[in-house]
Amino acid sequence: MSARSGVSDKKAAVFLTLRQIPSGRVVSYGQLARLAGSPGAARWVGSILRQLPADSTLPWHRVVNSRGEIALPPASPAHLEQIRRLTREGVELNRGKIALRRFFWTR
DNA sequence: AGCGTGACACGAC
DNA sequence: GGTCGTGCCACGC
Repeated sequence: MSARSGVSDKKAAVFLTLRQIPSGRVVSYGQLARLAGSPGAARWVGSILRQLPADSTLPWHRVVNSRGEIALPPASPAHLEQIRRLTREGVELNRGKIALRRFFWTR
């Protein structure tokens, strides 16, 4: 926990990292976990995104699974919203998948 | 201090 | 290219 925020440092790192993902690109849960300093914690990343407040300014919609699929329950409001946001950024889904070249890579 | 849990990852078949 | 099993990490009870 960081003393004042009440948010763990690891979680804060995930938020900071996610905020740096540019529009038009996506990251997998595993990538995000690794980039944020918690390699292997992909599932955990999903759990914290799930708890994001509805008014969050974080680009949560840029996070998909390693196969380029939206992980949220199909046809759920959030799922549709994610597709809407991605589409608005020029990211399209073909048969439910986002092209691998859309992933954000560091190097 | 355990134990179950999950918007995952990945290798086998 | 599906489906299934196993591994993993941080979190909450």
